[in-house]
Amino acid sequence: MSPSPVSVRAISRHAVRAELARVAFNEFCATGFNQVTFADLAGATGVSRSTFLRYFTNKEDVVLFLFDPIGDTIVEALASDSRSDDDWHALRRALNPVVDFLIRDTSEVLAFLDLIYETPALSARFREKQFDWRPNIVRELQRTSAAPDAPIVTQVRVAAAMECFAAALAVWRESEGREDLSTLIDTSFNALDPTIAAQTG
Amino acid sequence: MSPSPVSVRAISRHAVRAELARVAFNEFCATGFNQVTFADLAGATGVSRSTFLRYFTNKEDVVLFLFDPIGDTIVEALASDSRSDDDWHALRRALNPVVDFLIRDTSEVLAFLDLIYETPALSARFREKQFDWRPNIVRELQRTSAAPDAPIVTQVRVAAAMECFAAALAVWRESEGREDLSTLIDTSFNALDPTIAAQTG
DNA sequence: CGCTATAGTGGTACTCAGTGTCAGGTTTGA
DNA sequence: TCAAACCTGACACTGAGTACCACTATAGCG
Repeated sequence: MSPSPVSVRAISRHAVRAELARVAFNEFCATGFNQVTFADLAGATGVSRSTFLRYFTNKEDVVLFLFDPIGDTIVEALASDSRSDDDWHALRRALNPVVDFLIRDTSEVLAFLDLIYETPALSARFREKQFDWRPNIVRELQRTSAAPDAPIVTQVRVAAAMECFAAALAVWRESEGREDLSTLIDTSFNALDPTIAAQTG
Repeated sequence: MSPSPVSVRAISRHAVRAELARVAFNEFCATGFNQVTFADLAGATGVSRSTFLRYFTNKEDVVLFLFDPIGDTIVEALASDSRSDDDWHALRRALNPVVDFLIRDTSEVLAFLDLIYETPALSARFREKQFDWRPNIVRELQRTSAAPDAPIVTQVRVAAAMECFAAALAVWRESEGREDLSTLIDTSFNALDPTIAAQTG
């Protein structure tokens, strides 16, 4: 029989990954991301450098892999959307589960964002990650649309929506979580919204 | 007296940089970006590895520094804009000099874009570069605006505009320069345009 | 024209991320 | 119980990027 979807080894691997990342995160916060080497992390976690490197594709991934599920979350939200209106509002709705995910443990997420935003290498990879979400989102939007637009049109809308999310997240982090993330996303979406912006333009 | 704005050494440095980049570009195209090391480049250019590294901050910069002027070009275009209408149209106009810059030597630019788009490391840094343009553009837009919006609003608009540019550039490159870059930028801007999109929404 | 401060150059040594491999041990599933 | 698949630590290696050194070239001034 083929291996079960969630094998024992997969669970183990996931748990080890989480623990390694947890310890590493503390090291990064204490000493600075760039100052901590894989050798340091191996020492701090009690695992060999080889093994540590097998669990993460690169140093940034040790911090950022936590945000991996977001891309799929957005796609799934779009897949289960009624699509009664346009792309832009569908994209806005698709971010709701992401907001839920982020504010579930606000202080932890903020700690991660602090480290990310004050470390250029991490910020860059974080943007890369968000960029990598786009093609799947575009595909889902085109797939579920009654009358799909030209690829470039959908691509631009998705890119803009992700930038709205990123901008809102940055402001949310600056406010140390005091401002409402959902409201900030609304604000940024409205800055580009066809109907609303037309009133002021 | 302080050194003149364009010293002899600065000119020399600029020329050497250009020549090193030219030779390096051929190597990259022939062998692949990742396969060419700084040692290879030193050998190909007849300069030591140390010296080569002094001219570029990293390997990607050897290819991408050509696109550095674009950010300033946009800012300057905004500075000399009459600003008779909204941010979005001002941003669109500010890309016109960039288009002129890119189509001045279409085949060369396309060759660069080919290398960039087929090399993930280069694509990533290219996006970083475009990201780095944003703050200056935001500042200029806020500075020249009669009634500046909240920072996040301007930031989102600039981000969206840059993504429109990036999307258009990607399609233009795929078409091998056959499609009109200006028209592609119009198309992508219109995908988010307040007044036009409202008609179809 | 020669002097001097400054900048460019090549060489060498170094750190560290990331890859690859290998032998030995452990776990899984039949 | 057993074989295949997997995990681990150890080691060696490549190559980017940094730092430092002594040496040379040159721009600009007196």
